[in-house]
Amino acid sequence: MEQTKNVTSERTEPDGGESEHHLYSIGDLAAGFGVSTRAIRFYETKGLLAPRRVGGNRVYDQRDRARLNIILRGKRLGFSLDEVSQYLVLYDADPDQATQIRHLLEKVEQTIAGLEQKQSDIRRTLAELQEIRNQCVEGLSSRDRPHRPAN
Amino acid sequence: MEQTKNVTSERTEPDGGESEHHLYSIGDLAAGFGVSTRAIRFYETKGLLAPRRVGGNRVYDQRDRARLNIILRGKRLGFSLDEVSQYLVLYDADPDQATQIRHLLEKVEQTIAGLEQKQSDIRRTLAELQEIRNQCVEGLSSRDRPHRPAN
DNA sequence: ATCGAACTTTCAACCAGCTGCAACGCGGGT
DNA sequence: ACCCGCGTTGCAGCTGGTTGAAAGTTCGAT
Repeated sequence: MEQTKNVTSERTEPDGGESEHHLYSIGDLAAGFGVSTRAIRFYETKGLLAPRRVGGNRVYDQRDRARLNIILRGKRLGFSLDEVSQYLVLYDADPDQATQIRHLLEKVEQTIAGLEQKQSDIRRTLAELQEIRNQCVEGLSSRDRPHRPAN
Repeated sequence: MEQTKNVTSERTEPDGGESEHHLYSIGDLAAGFGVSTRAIRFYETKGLLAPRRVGGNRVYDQRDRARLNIILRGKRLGFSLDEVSQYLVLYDADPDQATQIRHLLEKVEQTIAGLEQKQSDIRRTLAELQEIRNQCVEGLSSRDRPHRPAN
């Protein structure tokens, strides 16, 4: 195992800036994030990840890790892989030299608005659930003290 | 059209308590919520809705409306129909005479915890997006004023 | 009576998101 | 030399969530 050990061979990329740091095999990543290697490869076929290859094998760096993190978070929030993909584009865009910063800004604003909608959905739902919880607690205490409901 | 007009025939249910109020045909509901009638029927086959029938036709009351609302909200939050179904059970449970209030309470707590996780995911994501937005704004203003980045 | 609109049902097809399998390569240990 | 474990690919198949189409009913208007 650990066939990606000495893969840090520093080839090309004379001063990538992030040449050192950590590198991961697909197995490492899968284990670390609790997803299947199949799933990770699947995300790659969908263009959400693009790890470098070392002799055919995928090798993931910090940036890839971060992206996978975002992918999984997006999924938890119920976004489709397509949506997550859009998201990653925003994430990657360089606001210094983006050709259409305004366009990017607009997209970002939209995404923020969508999330705020979700936030509000969640707040509403939490309120309902807390109400139910209160009634449960009420129900429990009135079982302990069957007559005379309160004080 | 409007074949469910005089459907309010008040049959059976001598004092349902909500006999008046509004009733809706499947078309009304679909239009009102912006979903297809097909989808609504589908949710019914999955046991998420159970409208009464008047001569074969589905007739939806306020409670059905409320349930559909919850279904759609759940979907926006990325829950599966199965999960939403569980949710509706919680919602309907009568905490006064529930046989296992504690069990219900436990489920509610779990659901709350899951939502709080989601809330935290959203907060994190919003923070990232706001950061990107700031950089966009920065990028725009430095285009206006190319040299001397800031006062 | 006939038409159209809106409803009904059932069954088949479709897309997304995986998942499993088959078949293979590579390197290391015994 | 062999197997093991990890990696690769492609393709088939699964579940979940819809959607479409076919074929029929019922109602109100013409």
